[in-house]
Amino acid sequence: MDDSMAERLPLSRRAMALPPYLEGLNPDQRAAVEALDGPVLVLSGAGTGKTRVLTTRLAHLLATGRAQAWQLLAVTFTNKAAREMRHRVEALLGPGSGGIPWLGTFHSISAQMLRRHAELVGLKPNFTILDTDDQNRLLKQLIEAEGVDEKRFTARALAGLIDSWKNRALKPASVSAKEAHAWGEGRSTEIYKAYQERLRVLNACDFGDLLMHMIHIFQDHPDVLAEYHRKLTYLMVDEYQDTNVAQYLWLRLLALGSKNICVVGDDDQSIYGWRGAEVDNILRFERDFPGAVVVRLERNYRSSGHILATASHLIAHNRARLGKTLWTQDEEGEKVVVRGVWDGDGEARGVADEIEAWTAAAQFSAQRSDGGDLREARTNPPHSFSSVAVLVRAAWQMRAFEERFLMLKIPYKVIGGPRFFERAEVRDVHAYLRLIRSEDDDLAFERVVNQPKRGVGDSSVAKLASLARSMGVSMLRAARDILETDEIKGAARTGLRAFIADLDRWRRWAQEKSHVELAETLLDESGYTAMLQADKSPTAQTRLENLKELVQAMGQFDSLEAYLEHVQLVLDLEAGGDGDEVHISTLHAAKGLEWPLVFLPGWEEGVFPSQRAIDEGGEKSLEEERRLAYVGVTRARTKAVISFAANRQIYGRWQTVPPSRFIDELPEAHIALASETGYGAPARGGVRDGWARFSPHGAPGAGFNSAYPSPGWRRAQERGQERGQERGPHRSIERDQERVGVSKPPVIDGQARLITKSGEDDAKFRKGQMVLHDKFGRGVIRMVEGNKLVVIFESGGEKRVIDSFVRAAG
DNA sequence: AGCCCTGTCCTTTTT
DNA sequence: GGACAGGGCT
Repeated sequence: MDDSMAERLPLSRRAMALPPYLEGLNPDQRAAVEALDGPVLVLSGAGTGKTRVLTTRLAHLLATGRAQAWQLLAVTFTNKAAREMRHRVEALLGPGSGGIPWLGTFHSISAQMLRRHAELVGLKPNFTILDTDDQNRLLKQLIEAEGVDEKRFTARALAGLIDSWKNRALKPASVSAKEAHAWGEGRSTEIYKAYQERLRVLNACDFGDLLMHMIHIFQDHPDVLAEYHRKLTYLMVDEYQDTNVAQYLWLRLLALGSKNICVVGDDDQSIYGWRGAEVDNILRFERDFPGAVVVRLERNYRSSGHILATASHLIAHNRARLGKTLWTQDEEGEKVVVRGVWDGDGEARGVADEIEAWTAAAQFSAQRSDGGDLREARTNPPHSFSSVAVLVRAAWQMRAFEERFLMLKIPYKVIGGPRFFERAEVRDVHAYLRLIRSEDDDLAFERVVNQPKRGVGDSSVAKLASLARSMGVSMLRAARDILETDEIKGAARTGLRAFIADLDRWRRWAQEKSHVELAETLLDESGYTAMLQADKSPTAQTRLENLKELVQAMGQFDSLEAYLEHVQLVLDLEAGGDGDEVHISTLHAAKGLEWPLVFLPGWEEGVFPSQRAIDEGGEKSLEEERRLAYVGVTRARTKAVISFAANRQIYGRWQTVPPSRFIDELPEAHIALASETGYGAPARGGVRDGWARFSPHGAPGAGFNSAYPSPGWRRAQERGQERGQERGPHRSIERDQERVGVSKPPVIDGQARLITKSGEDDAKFRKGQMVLHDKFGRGVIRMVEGNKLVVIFESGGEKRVIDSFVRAAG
C-alpha cells in the first residue's frame, strides 16, 4: 500500500499490514479501487472481477474514512446486483457495514428521492407505482376516449412508445412531431399528455416517471439538487453500458457536485438497446467527464481458454466496440461443443441426457470417497445440478426443457420466470390494499369491484366511470354518490353497497391491526377465499397456495407501505433457498452469473438472432444479438454446449430452420462438432440449403408433445413418477433407433411415413387414417404437419402432436 | 350475465 | 400452442 493511502487509514487499520480487503487484487483491479477522485471509467470484460472491484472500492472509501455510508451513491440495474453488493461489502468489512442507504437500482433510489419531493410534481408522497398491466389498461381507456382505433393502434404499442420517450426524459411537449406520428396518426402525444394528467389524478407513477420526474425536479429546483450535491460525494455505477438517456441525465446532474463518479461497464455486454440503453454513453464517457481516469480489466478469472477464445473471436465480428483483449492463465480446458440436432425435442433430450451424465459423475466420486480411493475421486469432481445452466434467447424456449426435466426428474429452477407478483390473484389482493389505502385508485377499484362477483357488471362499471369523469372525482366517490340516487338498481346496487361498506370497515381495521391481519380479513370477508375454495379446478388450488405465500411475504415487512414499495419495485421475492437445481434462464437474466456447464440451445436464424433483429434494426440490432451471444458463452466456466435444431415449432407450427449465422462465426480451432443431424461441419458451404433432410438418424422418438404443461399436467406427471411409472419413453437417440429400427424421421417432406417396429416404413399416412400408438392406443390422424402427426386418440379424446412411432390400425 | 366456440394475433429480451 | 376478443347461445 502506498504511503498517502496509509496516512488516511485509521490507526487500527494501519496497525495491520495491508487492509485485508485489498489482498489478492491484481494491479489493474488495485488501480481501479484506489482511483478515488474525479471521474473514473473502469472497462471491465466478462469475468474480470468487476463486482469485486466495485465492492472493494466501496469498502475502501468507508475503511479509509474518505466517506461515510450515507455519502455514497451506488447504483445497479437489478435488485439482485444491489443485494449482492451489499452482502459483499459486509463480507469485506464486517456485519453492518453493508448499510449504505443509497445503494440500489436506479428505480428504487429514484423512487426514494421522489417520495421526498413528490409535491413538486403534483403527487403525494404515498403515490402508487403502476406496473405494465395497469399502464396498459389505463392507456386503453384513454385511447377509447380519444376515439382512436384500438385494433390498429394498440395500447401496448403506445405504452412502448411512451416508455421510450420517458427513457429520454421527454415530456409530451418535447416529443418531435415526426416521432409522435409513429402511432395513431399523430394523436400519440395528446394521449401521452392525457395519460400524465390521469396519473397525477390517480396519484400514481409508472416506471419511467420515477426517473423522469426526478430529472425535472433537479433541473427546475436547484436547491433540491444542491442538497443532494452536499450529501452525496461519491457516485458509483454498475453496468454503465446499459444506461439510457434518462439515467445518464440523472447521473450527470447528481455528479455535477463532487465530480467523483466511477462507472464500471463493458461495451461488449450492452444488451438493453431495446429498452433505450445507449452504448454511446460508455463510449463517450471520457468526453463527458474530462480528465477521466480509464482502467481496463482484461484478465479473465472465469472461463477456460477455449471458451474465452470462442467468445472473443465471436465478438470480434462487431464493429462498434472499444475493443479489449481478454486473457486467462487458466488451462485450455474442453473445446466448446457445437451440436446440430433434429428438432427442439431432440435438443431438450440431448441436454437432459448430458446433464444426467455430468451429475452422475458426482455420484460416482461420492461412492469412491466413501470407499477409499480419493485420488480417483478427485479426478472426477462432483457436479451438482446447480452447476448447470440452460440459457435461451426467449422465454418460450424454456418449455421444452421444463417438460423434459420434469419427465426425467431433473430438478430445475427458472430464473426470472413467471413472476409471483404478476399473478392475477396476487394483483387482486394488491388492488384491495391499494384501494383501502387510497380512494383515488380507480384502477384498483375497477379491478376488484366485481371480484369476487357482486353483480356489478361491465355496464354498471361503465356508468360509474363516466359519472366519475364528469364530476371529476374518483370512481369510489362516484359510487358513494350514486347510491344516494336510484340510478342503479337490483343486484348491482346491493353489491356495490356491500363493497363500499366492506372497504370502509377494512379501512378502520387497518388503523389498529397489522397489515397481515388486514390482508387475512379482507380475503376472508370479501369472499375471495370462498370463491377459490368453491372452484374445484386445480388452478384454484394453486391460487390459494399463492395467497398463503403472499400473506407470509407480507409478514416480512414492518408496514403495508414498506411491503407495497417492495412489491412495486422489486417484484422478485427471494425464492426460498438455493436448492440443487439446474438453472433455466434467458440470456438477459443470466448476465452477471456464471456456471461450470452452460447449454446454449436454439442458435437458429429467427430464434437467435431473433427474427425482429433480422427484420428491423439492421446491423445495430445484430450487433446487440451478437453481444448477447458473447454474454452467453462467457457465462461458462469449464464447458459450453451450443446447439441448433433443424426443425422447430414456431407459433405451434413445425418449420425447418437454418442454423444461426453466429455458428459460422465461431473459431473452428476451439470448437468440437457433435452433430446428431449428421450434417457435419456447419461452417462449410451449402449449409442452409435443404440440409435438414439428410438426417441419418434423428428419429425424434421422445414420445409426444402434449399441450403446454398446465399445473395439473405437471402434477399428474409427478404423481406418475412417484408411482414409479416410466420416466420417459426413450432415453437417447441410440435407444430410439434400437427400439424402432429406423433411422429416419417419421414424416418427411410434409408426407407422413408409416413407421413400424420392423422398419417397414414406406406406406404413407394421410389425414383421417386410423393409427395405433404404443402408449396412447387408437386414434385418428387429424393433420400431417412437417415431420409430425396431429392425432386425436380415443382415450382421452385430446389431440396430441406425435413424433414417435405409430402403426396403421385395422 | 355468463359460457363456449371461433378467429386473430402473436413472442424477444426488463426496471 | 396460447391469450384474448367478439359473437352467438343459454
